[in-house]
Amino acid sequence: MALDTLYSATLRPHRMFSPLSVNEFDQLLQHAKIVSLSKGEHLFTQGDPAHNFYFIVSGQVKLFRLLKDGSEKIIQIMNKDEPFAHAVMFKKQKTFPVCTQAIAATELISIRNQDYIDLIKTNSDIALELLGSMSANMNNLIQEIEILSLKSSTTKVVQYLQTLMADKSPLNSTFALPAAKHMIASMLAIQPETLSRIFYRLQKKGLIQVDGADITILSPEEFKLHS
Amino acid sequence: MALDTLYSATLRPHRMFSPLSVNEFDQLLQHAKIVSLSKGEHLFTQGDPAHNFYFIVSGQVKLFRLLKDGSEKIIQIMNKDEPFAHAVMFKKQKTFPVCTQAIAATELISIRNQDYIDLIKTNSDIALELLGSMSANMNNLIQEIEILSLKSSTTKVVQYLQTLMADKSPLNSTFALPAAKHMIASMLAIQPETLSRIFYRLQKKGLIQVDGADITILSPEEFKLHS
DNA sequence: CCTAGCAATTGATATGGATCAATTGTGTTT
DNA sequence: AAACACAATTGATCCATATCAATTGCTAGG
Repeated sequence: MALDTLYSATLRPHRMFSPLSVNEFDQLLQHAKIVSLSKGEHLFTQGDPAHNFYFIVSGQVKLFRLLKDGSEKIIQIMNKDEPFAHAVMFKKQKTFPVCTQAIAATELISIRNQDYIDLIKTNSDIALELLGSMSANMNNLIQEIEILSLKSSTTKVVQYLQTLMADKSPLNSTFALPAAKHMIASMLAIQPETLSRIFYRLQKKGLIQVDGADITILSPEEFKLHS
Repeated sequence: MALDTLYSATLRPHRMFSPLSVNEFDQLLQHAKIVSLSKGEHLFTQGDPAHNFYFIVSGQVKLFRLLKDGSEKIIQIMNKDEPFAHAVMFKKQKTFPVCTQAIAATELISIRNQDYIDLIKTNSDIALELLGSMSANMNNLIQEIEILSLKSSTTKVVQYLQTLMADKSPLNSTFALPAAKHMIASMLAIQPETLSRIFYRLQKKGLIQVDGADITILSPEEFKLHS
Protein backbone atom coordinates (compact mmCIF):
# COMPACT_ATOMS: atom_id res chain seq x y z
CA MET A 1 0.00 0.00 0.00
CA ALA A 2 1.26 3.49 -0.78
CA LEU A 3 2.17 5.87 1.97
CA ASP A 4 -0.17 8.85 1.81
CA THR A 5 0.26 12.15 3.57
CA LEU A 6 -1.95 11.11 6.43
CA TYR A 7 0.46 8.39 7.48
CA SER A 8 3.63 10.34 6.84
CA ALA A 9 2.27 13.19 8.96
CA THR A 10 2.28 10.96 12.05
CA LEU A 11 5.92 10.10 11.39
CA ARG A 12 7.14 13.64 10.80
CA PRO A 13 6.96 15.07 14.33
CA HIS A 14 8.85 12.21 15.96
CA ARG A 15 12.40 13.01 17.05
CA MET A 16 13.77 10.30 14.78
CA PHE A 17 12.47 12.19 11.73
CA SER A 18 11.92 15.82 12.66
CA PRO A 19 15.48 17.00 11.88
CA LEU A 20 15.22 15.68 8.32
CA SER A 21 14.89 18.08 5.44
CA VAL A 22 11.85 17.77 3.21
CA ASN A 23 13.95 16.02 0.61
CA GLU A 24 15.51 13.63 3.06
CA PHE A 25 12.13 12.76 4.49
CA ASP A 26 10.69 12.12 1.04
CA GLN A 27 13.67 9.96 0.22
CA LEU A 28 13.04 7.88 3.33
CA LEU A 29 9.40 7.38 2.43
CA GLN A 30 10.25 6.10 -1.07
CA HIS A 31 10.41 2.52 0.14
CA ALA A 32 8.37 2.83 3.33
CA LYS A 33 5.30 0.64 3.53
CA ILE A 34 2.10 0.44 5.51
CA VAL A 35 1.61 -2.82 7.38
CA SER A 36 -1.78 -3.71 8.81
CA LEU A 37 -2.01 -6.33 11.52
CA SER A 38 -5.14 -7.73 13.03
CA LYS A 39 -5.24 -8.54 16.71
CA GLY A 40 -3.06 -11.52 17.52
CA GLU A 41 -1.09 -11.37 14.29
CA HIS A 42 2.69 -11.88 14.45
CA LEU A 43 5.05 -9.47 12.72
CA PHE A 44 8.45 -11.13 13.22
CA THR A 45 10.08 -13.78 15.38
CA GLN A 46 13.36 -13.69 17.26
CA GLY A 47 16.19 -14.75 14.97
CA ASP A 48 14.51 -13.48 11.80
CA PRO A 49 16.79 -11.34 9.61
CA ALA A 50 15.99 -7.66 10.06
CA HIS A 51 15.76 -5.39 7.02
CA ASN A 52 13.28 -2.87 8.38
CA PHE A 53 12.22 -1.10 11.52
CA TYR A 54 8.74 0.04 12.42
CA PHE A 55 6.67 2.93 13.63
CA ILE A 56 3.22 2.47 15.16
CA VAL A 57 0.50 4.62 13.60
CA SER A 58 -2.31 3.06 15.58
CA GLY A 59 -2.81 0.06 17.81
CA GLN A 60 -0.50 -1.76 20.17
CA VAL A 61 2.25 -4.33 19.86
CA LYS A 62 4.03 -6.53 22.37
CA LEU A 63 7.72 -7.41 22.16
CA PHE A 64 8.57 -10.69 23.85
CA ARG A 65 11.17 -13.40 24.19
CA LEU A 66 10.20 -16.99 23.51
CA LEU A 67 11.55 -19.06 26.41
CA LYS A 68 12.84 -22.58 26.07
CA ASP A 69 9.92 -23.97 28.06
CA GLY A 70 7.57 -22.60 25.40
CA SER A 71 6.25 -19.71 27.48
CA GLU A 72 6.85 -16.10 26.61
CA LYS A 73 8.31 -13.17 28.55
CA ILE A 74 7.01 -9.77 27.52
CA ILE A 75 9.85 -7.26 27.34
CA GLN A 76 7.90 -4.19 26.32
CA ILE A 77 4.50 -2.98 25.14
CA MET A 78 4.75 -0.47 22.31
CA ASN A 79 2.10 2.13 21.60
CA LYS A 80 0.93 4.60 18.97
CA ASP A 81 3.60 7.07 17.81
CA GLU A 82 6.46 4.91 19.00
CA PRO A 83 9.22 3.34 16.86
CA PHE A 84 10.55 -0.13 17.58
CA ALA A 85 13.31 -2.47 16.40
CA HIS A 86 15.32 0.58 15.32
CA ALA A 87 18.31 -0.55 17.34
CA VAL A 88 18.55 -3.86 15.49
CA MET A 89 19.97 -2.38 12.32
CA PHE A 90 23.23 -1.62 14.13
CA LYS A 91 23.83 -5.10 15.53
CA LYS A 92 26.57 -7.16 13.93
CA GLN A 93 24.08 -10.02 13.56
CA LYS A 94 21.17 -8.26 11.93
CA THR A 95 18.49 -10.46 13.44
CA PHE A 96 15.60 -9.53 15.72
CA PRO A 97 16.28 -10.37 19.36
CA VAL A 98 12.56 -10.56 20.21
CA CYS A 99 9.21 -11.64 18.76
CA THR A 100 6.41 -9.21 17.93
CA GLN A 101 2.67 -9.69 18.09
CA ALA A 102 -0.14 -7.19 17.69
CA ILE A 103 -2.34 -7.14 20.79
CA ALA A 104 -4.92 -4.98 19.04
CA ALA A 105 -5.65 -4.09 15.42
CA THR A 106 -2.53 -2.18 14.44
CA GLU A 107 -1.17 -0.10 11.59
CA LEU A 108 2.56 0.23 11.19
CA ILE A 109 4.91 2.05 8.90
CA SER A 110 7.79 -0.17 7.86
CA ILE A 111 11.01 1.68 7.03
CA ARG A 112 14.05 0.21 5.34
CA ASN A 113 17.10 0.11 7.59
CA GLN A 114 19.47 0.96 4.77
CA ASP A 115 17.55 4.08 3.86
CA TYR A 116 17.72 5.37 7.41
CA ILE A 117 21.41 4.51 7.74
CA ASP A 118 22.08 6.47 4.56
CA LEU A 119 20.52 9.53 6.16
CA ILE A 120 22.58 9.14 9.32
CA LYS A 121 25.70 9.33 7.22
CA THR A 122 24.83 12.78 5.94
CA ASN A 123 22.70 14.25 8.72
CA SER A 124 24.35 14.30 12.12
CA ASP A 125 21.28 15.73 13.86
CA ILE A 126 19.37 12.59 13.02
CA ALA A 127 22.19 10.51 14.47
CA LEU A 128 22.08 12.46 17.71
CA GLU A 129 18.32 12.10 18.01
CA LEU A 130 18.54 8.38 17.37
CA LEU A 131 21.24 8.07 20.01
CA GLY A 132 18.96 9.92 22.41
CA SER A 133 16.10 7.59 21.66
CA MET A 134 18.24 4.49 22.16
CA SER A 135 19.66 5.87 25.37
CA ALA A 136 16.15 6.32 26.73
CA ASN A 137 15.39 2.72 25.73
CA MET A 138 18.40 1.50 27.66
CA ASN A 139 17.19 3.31 30.73
CA ASN A 140 13.87 1.59 30.48
CA LEU A 141 15.61 -1.76 30.27
CA ILE A 142 17.70 -0.97 33.35
CA GLN A 143 14.56 0.00 35.23
CA GLU A 144 12.99 -3.27 34.18
CA ILE A 145 16.05 -5.18 35.38
CA GLU A 146 15.80 -3.51 38.75
CA ILE A 147 12.14 -4.44 39.08
CA LEU A 148 12.81 -8.05 38.09
CA SER A 149 15.56 -8.30 40.68
CA LEU A 150 13.26 -7.48 43.59
CA LYS A 151 12.47 -10.50 45.74
CA SER A 152 8.98 -9.57 46.84
CA SER A 153 6.28 -9.62 44.19
CA THR A 154 4.41 -6.88 46.02
CA THR A 155 7.46 -4.67 45.76
CA LYS A 156 7.69 -5.41 42.05
CA VAL A 157 4.10 -4.34 41.52
CA VAL A 158 4.41 -1.21 43.65
CA GLN A 159 7.58 -0.13 41.92
CA TYR A 160 6.07 -0.85 38.52
CA LEU A 161 3.01 1.26 39.29
CA GLN A 162 5.31 4.06 40.37
CA THR A 163 7.12 4.04 37.04
CA LEU A 164 3.74 4.19 35.30
CA MET A 165 2.73 7.14 37.42
CA ALA A 166 6.06 8.89 36.81
CA ASP A 167 5.61 8.53 33.05
CA LYS A 168 2.34 10.46 33.18
CA SER A 169 2.55 14.21 33.00
CA PRO A 170 1.17 15.95 34.85
CA LEU A 171 1.55 13.53 37.70
CA ASN A 172 -1.86 12.04 38.10
CA SER A 173 -2.75 9.51 40.72
CA THR A 174 -5.19 7.78 38.36
CA PHE A 175 -4.03 6.03 35.21
CA ALA A 176 -4.79 3.01 33.07
CA LEU A 177 -2.65 -0.08 32.87
CA PRO A 178 -0.99 -0.15 29.44
CA ALA A 179 -2.13 -3.72 28.75
CA ALA A 180 -4.18 -6.64 30.05
CA LYS A 181 -3.28 -7.78 33.54
CA HIS A 182 -1.83 -11.10 32.45
CA MET A 183 0.61 -9.17 30.25
CA ILE A 184 1.60 -6.94 33.13
CA ALA A 185 2.21 -10.14 35.10
CA SER A 186 4.44 -11.42 32.32
CA MET A 187 6.47 -8.20 32.30
CA LEU A 188 6.97 -8.49 36.06
CA ALA A 189 7.72 -12.21 35.77
CA ILE A 190 4.99 -13.21 38.22
CA GLN A 191 1.86 -15.30 37.76
CA PRO A 192 -1.46 -13.65 36.92
CA GLU A 193 -2.94 -15.18 40.08
CA THR A 194 -0.27 -13.52 42.17
CA LEU A 195 -0.87 -10.14 40.56
CA SER A 196 -4.58 -10.43 41.21
CA ARG A 197 -3.97 -11.21 44.89
CA ILE A 198 -1.50 -8.35 45.27
CA PHE A 199 -4.00 -5.88 43.83
CA TYR A 200 -6.57 -7.23 46.28
CA ARG A 201 -4.25 -6.81 49.26
CA LEU A 202 -3.13 -3.31 48.27
CA GLN A 203 -6.77 -2.34 47.92
CA LYS A 204 -7.70 -3.84 51.28
CA LYS A 205 -4.94 -1.75 52.87
CA GLY A 206 -6.46 1.34 51.28
CA LEU A 207 -3.37 2.09 49.23
CA ILE A 208 -4.83 1.79 45.75
CA GLN A 209 -8.14 1.52 43.96
CA VAL A 210 -8.50 -0.90 41.06
CA ASP A 211 -11.35 -0.50 38.59
CA GLY A 212 -10.72 -2.79 35.64
CA ALA A 213 -7.60 -1.42 34.00
CA ASP A 214 -7.81 1.88 35.87
CA ILE A 215 -5.61 2.25 38.92
CA THR A 216 -5.78 5.04 41.47
CA ILE A 217 -3.03 5.56 43.99
CA LEU A 218 -4.95 6.61 47.07
CA SER A 219 -2.08 7.22 49.43
CA PRO A 220 1.09 7.99 47.42
CA GLU A 221 3.21 8.61 50.51
CA GLU A 222 2.41 5.39 52.30
CA PHE A 223 2.45 3.63 48.96
CA LYS A 224 6.11 4.42 48.41
CA LEU A 225 7.06 2.64 51.60
CA HIS A 226 6.14 -0.66 50.02
CA SER A 227 8.66 -0.30 47.21
CA MET B 1 47.71 13.11 35.20
CA ALA B 2 48.60 13.59 31.55
CA LEU B 3 47.57 11.06 28.98
CA ASP B 4 50.67 9.50 27.52
CA THR B 5 50.94 7.40 24.41
CA LEU B 6 50.77 4.18 26.37
CA TYR B 7 47.25 4.93 27.55
CA SER B 8 46.00 6.39 24.30
CA ALA B 9 47.24 3.31 22.48
CA THR B 10 44.77 1.12 24.36
CA LEU B 11 41.96 3.46 23.33
CA ARG B 12 42.84 3.68 19.66
CA PRO B 13 41.87 0.19 18.46
CA HIS B 14 38.40 0.25 20.02
CA ARG B 15 35.54 0.62 17.58
CA MET B 16 34.43 3.83 19.29
CA PHE B 17 37.71 5.50 18.31
CA SER B 18 39.25 3.61 15.40
CA PRO B 19 37.43 5.55 12.65
CA LEU B 20 38.80 8.85 13.96
CA SER B 21 41.50 10.67 12.05
CA VAL B 22 44.77 11.37 13.82
CA ASN B 23 43.69 14.95 14.36
CA GLU B 24 40.27 14.05 15.65
CA PHE B 25 41.75 11.54 18.05
CA ASP B 26 44.26 14.08 19.37
CA GLN B 27 41.47 16.58 19.78
CA LEU B 28 39.53 14.09 21.87
CA LEU B 29 42.50 13.43 24.10
CA GLN B 30 43.00 17.13 24.84
CA HIS B 31 40.76 16.99 27.87
CA ALA B 32 40.89 13.27 28.56
CA LYS B 33 42.17 12.27 31.99
CA ILE B 34 43.54 9.20 33.71
CA VAL B 35 41.61 8.12 36.77
CA SER B 36 43.10 5.62 39.19
CA LEU B 37 40.82 3.75 41.56
CA SER B 38 41.87 1.39 44.30
CA LYS B 39 39.80 -1.67 45.03
CA GLY B 40 36.47 -0.74 46.56
CA GLU B 41 36.59 2.88 45.47
CA HIS B 42 33.45 4.46 44.06
CA LEU B 43 33.53 6.44 40.83
CA PHE B 44 30.00 7.85 40.61
CA THR B 45 26.56 7.27 42.10
CA GLN B 46 23.20 7.03 40.40
CA GLY B 47 21.70 10.48 39.96
CA ASP B 48 25.07 12.22 39.71
CA PRO B 49 25.33 14.63 36.75
CA ALA B 50 27.32 13.04 33.92
CA HIS B 51 29.92 15.08 32.08
CA ASN B 52 32.25 12.25 31.10
CA PHE B 53 32.27 8.67 30.04
CA TYR B 54 34.99 6.10 30.73
CA PHE B 55 37.21 3.49 29.20
CA ILE B 56 38.91 0.80 31.27
CA VAL B 57 42.65 0.49 30.75
CA SER B 58 43.15 -2.09 33.48
CA GLY B 59 41.17 -3.56 36.32
CA GLN B 60 37.47 -4.21 36.75
CA VAL B 61 34.41 -2.18 37.64
CA LYS B 62 30.88 -3.09 38.67
CA LEU B 63 27.81 -1.14 37.62
CA PHE B 64 24.93 -1.50 40.06
CA ARG B 65 21.63 -0.05 41.15
CA LEU B 66 21.16 0.94 44.75
CA LEU B 67 17.83 -0.53 45.88
CA LYS B 68 15.50 1.12 48.33
CA ASP B 69 16.14 -1.55 50.93
CA GLY B 70 19.82 -0.56 50.91
CA SER B 71 21.05 -3.60 49.01
CA GLU B 72 22.56 -3.42 45.58
CA LYS B 73 21.78 -5.13 42.29
CA ILE B 74 24.74 -5.58 39.97
CA ILE B 75 23.74 -4.77 36.41
CA GLN B 76 27.04 -5.43 34.68
CA ILE B 77 30.72 -6.13 35.32
CA MET B 78 32.98 -4.13 33.02
CA ASN B 79 36.48 -5.25 32.06
CA LYS B 80 39.68 -4.02 30.50
CA ASP B 81 39.30 -2.43 27.06
CA GLU B 82 35.61 -1.74 27.54
CA PRO B 83 33.88 1.65 27.57
CA PHE B 84 31.02 2.41 29.94
CA ALA B 85 28.50 5.17 30.65
CA HIS B 86 28.82 6.26 27.03
CA ALA B 87 25.07 6.04 26.52
CA VAL B 88 24.36 8.52 29.31
CA MET B 89 25.46 11.57 27.35
CA PHE B 90 22.43 11.21 25.07
CA LYS B 91 19.80 11.06 27.80
CA LYS B 92 17.61 14.12 28.29
CA GLN B 93 18.47 14.02 31.99
CA LYS B 94 22.22 13.76 31.88
CA THR B 95 22.56 11.80 35.11
CA PHE B 96 24.04 8.37 35.68
CA PRO B 97 21.38 5.66 36.04
CA VAL B 98 23.72 3.38 38.03
CA CYS B 99 26.52 3.46 40.62
CA THR B 100 30.08 2.41 39.87
CA GLN B 101 32.65 0.79 42.12
CA ALA B 102 36.07 -0.65 41.33
CA ILE B 103 36.22 -4.31 42.33
CA ALA B 104 39.98 -4.38 41.74
CA ALA B 105 42.67 -1.74 41.35
CA THR B 106 41.60 0.01 38.17
CA GLU B 107 42.83 2.62 35.72
CA LEU B 108 40.34 4.48 33.59
CA ILE B 109 40.45 7.07 30.89
CA SER B 110 37.83 9.74 31.42
CA ILE B 111 36.58 11.42 28.24
CA ARG B 112 34.46 14.53 28.08
CA ASN B 113 31.01 13.90 26.65
CA GLN B 114 30.94 17.17 24.77
CA ASP B 115 34.19 16.42 22.99
CA TYR B 116 32.90 13.11 21.74
CA ILE B 117 29.57 14.59 20.68
CA ASP B 118 31.45 17.21 18.67
CA LEU B 119 33.19 14.44 16.77
CA ILE B 120 29.92 12.65 16.07
CA LYS B 121 28.65 15.78 14.39
CA THR B 122 31.39 15.72 11.82
CA ASN B 123 32.31 12.05 11.56
CA SER B 124 29.44 9.79 10.65
CA ASP B 125 31.53 6.63 10.88
CA ILE B 126 32.03 7.26 14.57
CA ALA B 127 28.29 7.69 15.00
CA LEU B 128 27.64 4.35 13.31
CA GLU B 129 30.19 2.57 15.46
CA LEU B 130 28.73 4.06 18.61
CA LEU B 131 25.26 2.99 17.52
CA GLY B 132 26.61 -0.49 16.99
CA SER B 133 28.14 -0.55 20.43
CA MET B 134 24.95 0.64 22.09
CA SER B 135 22.89 -1.85 20.14
CA ALA B 136 25.11 -4.65 21.46
CA ASN B 137 24.62 -3.29 25.00
CA MET B 138 20.87 -3.40 24.57
CA ASN B 139 21.08 -7.01 23.53
CA ASN B 140 22.98 -7.83 26.67
CA LEU B 141 20.32 -6.14 28.74
CA ILE B 142 17.58 -8.10 27.00
CA GLN B 143 19.46 -11.31 27.67
CA GLU B 144 19.76 -10.32 31.30
CA ILE B 145 16.03 -9.61 31.46
CA GLU B 146 15.29 -13.05 30.08
CA ILE B 147 17.51 -14.70 32.67
CA LEU B 148 15.94 -12.73 35.51
CA SER B 149 12.48 -13.75 34.36
CA LEU B 150 13.17 -17.47 34.73
CA LYS B 151 11.44 -19.00 37.72
CA SER B 152 13.95 -21.67 38.61
CA SER B 153 17.28 -20.54 39.99
CA THR B 154 18.98 -23.55 38.48
CA THR B 155 17.73 -22.50 35.07
CA LYS B 156 19.06 -18.99 35.65
CA VAL B 157 22.50 -20.33 36.48
CA VAL B 158 22.60 -22.76 33.58
CA GLN B 159 21.47 -20.14 31.10
CA TYR B 160 23.97 -17.65 32.51
CA LEU B 161 26.82 -20.12 32.16
CA GLN B 162 25.76 -20.72 28.58
CA THR B 163 26.00 -17.02 27.76
CA LEU B 164 29.48 -16.98 29.30
CA MET B 165 30.49 -19.94 27.19
CA ALA B 166 29.00 -18.38 24.05
CA ASP B 167 31.02 -15.20 24.62
CA LYS B 168 34.26 -17.15 24.52
CA SER B 169 35.82 -17.76 21.15
CA PRO B 170 36.71 -20.36 20.32
CA LEU B 171 34.00 -22.16 22.19
CA ASN B 172 35.77 -23.60 25.16
CA SER B 173 34.08 -25.71 27.77
CA THR B 174 36.34 -24.27 30.50
CA PHE B 175 36.22 -20.63 31.50
CA ALA B 176 36.55 -18.39 34.55
CA LEU B 177 33.66 -16.61 36.20
CA PRO B 178 34.03 -12.87 35.48
CA ALA B 179 33.71 -11.93 39.17
CA ALA B 180 33.36 -13.30 42.69
CA LYS B 181 30.49 -15.71 43.22
CA HIS B 182 28.47 -13.38 45.41
CA MET B 183 28.52 -10.85 42.57
CA ILE B 184 27.35 -13.45 40.10
CA ALA B 185 24.56 -14.19 42.56
CA SER B 186 23.65 -10.50 42.61
CA MET B 187 23.52 -10.36 38.82
CA LEU B 188 21.18 -13.35 38.77
CA ALA B 189 19.14 -11.93 41.65
CA ILE B 190 19.58 -15.01 43.82
CA GLN B 191 21.28 -15.50 47.19
CA PRO B 192 24.93 -16.58 47.38
CA GLU B 193 23.86 -19.64 49.39
CA THR B 194 21.53 -20.68 46.60
CA LEU B 195 24.24 -20.28 43.98
CA SER B 196 26.61 -22.38 46.04
CA ARG B 197 24.03 -25.15 46.38
CA ILE B 198 23.20 -25.07 42.68
CA PHE B 199 26.88 -25.44 41.77
CA TYR B 200 27.07 -28.37 44.16
CA ARG B 201 24.04 -30.09 42.63
CA LEU B 202 25.18 -29.54 39.04
CA GLN B 203 28.55 -31.01 39.98
CA LYS B 204 26.95 -34.00 41.69
CA LYS B 205 25.00 -34.67 38.51
CA GLY B 206 28.28 -34.64 36.58
CA LEU B 207 27.24 -31.72 34.41
CA ILE B 208 29.90 -29.23 35.45
CA GLN B 209 33.17 -29.02 37.33
CA VAL B 210 33.79 -26.09 39.66
CA ASP B 211 37.33 -25.24 40.73
CA GLY B 212 37.29 -21.88 42.47
CA ALA B 213 36.32 -19.40 39.77
CA ASP B 214 36.98 -21.89 36.98
CA ILE B 215 34.00 -23.69 35.52
CA THR B 216 34.10 -26.63 33.15
CA ILE B 217 31.02 -27.77 31.31
CA LEU B 218 31.42 -31.53 31.29
CA SER B 219 28.38 -32.51 29.31
CA PRO B 220 27.29 -29.60 27.10
CA GLU B 221 24.45 -31.52 25.49
CA GLU B 222 22.79 -32.69 28.66
CA PHE B 223 23.61 -29.35 30.24
CA LYS B 224 21.43 -27.49 27.76
CA LEU B 225 18.41 -29.49 28.80
CA HIS B 226 18.42 -27.73 32.15
CA SER B 227 18.03 -24.27 30.67
C1' DC C 1 54.18 -16.09 59.03
C1' DC C 2 50.14 -14.85 61.44
C1' DT C 3 45.89 -12.78 61.81
C1' DA C 4 41.76 -10.21 60.58
C1' DG C 5 38.22 -9.73 57.56
C1' DC C 6 35.62 -11.24 53.96
C1' DA C 7 33.93 -15.15 50.79
C1' DA C 8 32.11 -19.53 50.44
C1' DT C 9 29.95 -23.37 52.10
C1' DT C 10 26.75 -26.14 54.83
C1' DG C 11 22.70 -26.91 57.79
C1' DA C 12 17.90 -26.08 59.56
C1' DT C 13 13.62 -23.67 59.16
C1' DA C 14 9.85 -20.81 57.46
C1' DT C 15 7.27 -18.78 53.89
C1' DG C 16 5.92 -16.51 49.58
C1' DG C 17 4.49 -17.51 45.47
C1' DA C 18 3.89 -21.27 41.88
C1' DT C 19 0.80 -24.61 40.64
C1' DC C 20 -3.50 -26.98 40.12
C1' DA C 21 -8.34 -26.47 39.97
C1' DA C 22 -12.73 -24.35 39.68
C1' DT C 23 -15.68 -20.29 39.28
C1' DT C 24 -16.93 -15.84 37.85
C1' DG C 25 -16.54 -11.96 34.79
C1' DT C 26 -16.07 -9.73 30.25
C1' DG C 27 -16.27 -8.70 25.61
C1' DT C 28 -16.58 -10.21 20.93
C1' DT C 29 -18.90 -12.64 17.21
C1' DT C 30 -22.73 -14.31 14.77
C1' DA D 1 -29.36 -11.43 22.50
C1' DA D 2 -27.02 -15.75 23.12
C1' DA D 3 -22.95 -18.24 23.19
C1' DC D 4 -18.21 -18.83 23.23
C1' DA D 5 -13.54 -17.89 24.22
C1' DC D 6 -10.55 -15.83 27.06
C1' DA D 7 -9.36 -12.93 31.29
C1' DA D 8 -9.65 -12.46 36.04
C1' DT D 9 -10.48 -14.01 40.41
C1' DT D 10 -10.57 -17.14 44.36
C1' DG D 11 -9.25 -21.30 46.94
C1' DA D 12 -6.09 -25.10 48.52
C1' DT D 13 -1.68 -27.23 48.47
C1' DC D 14 3.27 -27.78 48.02
C1' DC D 15 7.88 -26.77 47.18
C1' DA D 16 11.91 -23.94 46.04
C1' DT D 17 14.42 -20.61 47.87
C1' DA D 18 15.09 -16.88 51.30
C1' DT D 19 16.56 -16.44 55.73
C1' DC D 20 19.06 -17.27 59.90
C1' DA D 21 23.01 -19.29 61.93
C1' DA D 22 27.41 -21.38 62.21
C1' DT D 23 31.62 -23.16 60.21
C1' DT D 24 35.27 -23.39 57.06
C1' DG D 25 38.25 -21.40 53.60
C1' DC D 26 40.90 -17.87 51.48
C1' DT D 27 43.69 -13.85 50.90
C1' DA D 28 45.80 -9.59 51.80
C1' DG D 29 48.15 -6.65 55.03
C1' DG D 30 50.98 -6.02 59.00
